[in-house]
Amino acid sequence: MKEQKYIIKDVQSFEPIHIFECGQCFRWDKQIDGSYTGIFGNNVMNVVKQNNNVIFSGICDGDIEKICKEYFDLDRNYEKIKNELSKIDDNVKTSIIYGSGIRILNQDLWETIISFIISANNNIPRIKGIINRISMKYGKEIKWNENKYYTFPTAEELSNATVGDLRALGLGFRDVRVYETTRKILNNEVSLEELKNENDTEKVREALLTLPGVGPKVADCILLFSTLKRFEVFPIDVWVRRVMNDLYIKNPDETKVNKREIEKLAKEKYGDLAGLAQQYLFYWKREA
DNA sequence: ACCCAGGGTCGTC
DNA sequence: GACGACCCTGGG
Repeated sequence: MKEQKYIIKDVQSFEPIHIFECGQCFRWDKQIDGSYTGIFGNNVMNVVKQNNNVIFSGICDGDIEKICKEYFDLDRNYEKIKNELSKIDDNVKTSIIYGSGIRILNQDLWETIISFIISANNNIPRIKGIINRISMKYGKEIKWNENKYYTFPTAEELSNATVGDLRALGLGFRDVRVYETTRKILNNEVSLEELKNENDTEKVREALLTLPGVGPKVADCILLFSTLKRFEVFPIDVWVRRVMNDLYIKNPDETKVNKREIEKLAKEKYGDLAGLAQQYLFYWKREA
């Protein structure tokens, strides 16, 4: 654990604001100077883009270059992906210009599961607050630049929390879900290691759906935003339903739009890049 | 003050 | 399949 720095020059498809504000992660905060500081694994890191260079600096558990390449998905050609998606139609093209610097992070599977269980029927400021409080109470402290940061607790660490403890941290009705899912994973009723090695996406989804608090939407977010990295899934939430209805379906009452219809449409139009398309559309619709 | 929505899921009908 | 309930918070 030592302070390190890594710089990418002439970077393409990398905008910190797009990456950290597109709804895939909850532990990155904008600093006064416009940079972002976040915690992932046992790393505390600051990311800033200056001109066309990205500067990563922080306390890392290993080699910072290797850690960044993995976490920020740096070896993937997003230019190529964006070119392909832009051909689909003008809507997608516009959304891609808007969120041109989005990258899908390789987030820890366990942390992603718990984070998106907490996201259910919740808003982003509150989700971030809950995850911060959980980490402060059950994670490990890391000091950097006079500040204290807290890692997201492991399943073992989080198993110290009772349902009442979780309720006190503000989880609301999600307390039992987090409590029971933690135990199911600790007992290996659902083996995260097996999920990581399973090639069949449907099998992984089915296993995730057995976890309390994980329904179709949360399962798809876990598949897309964690190291499981399934770009073909298409998480449908209120925002995505809204944008898909506005762009294609045009039902006067968006709440009446059939989820199956959206799934079919997404698959037809976006194919195995549906998850990426979802992120550009989500960011575009939510910010604009 | 009051109401509503927020990256849904679960139990019940 | 379709409802309604669910804990809590910020914004209108």
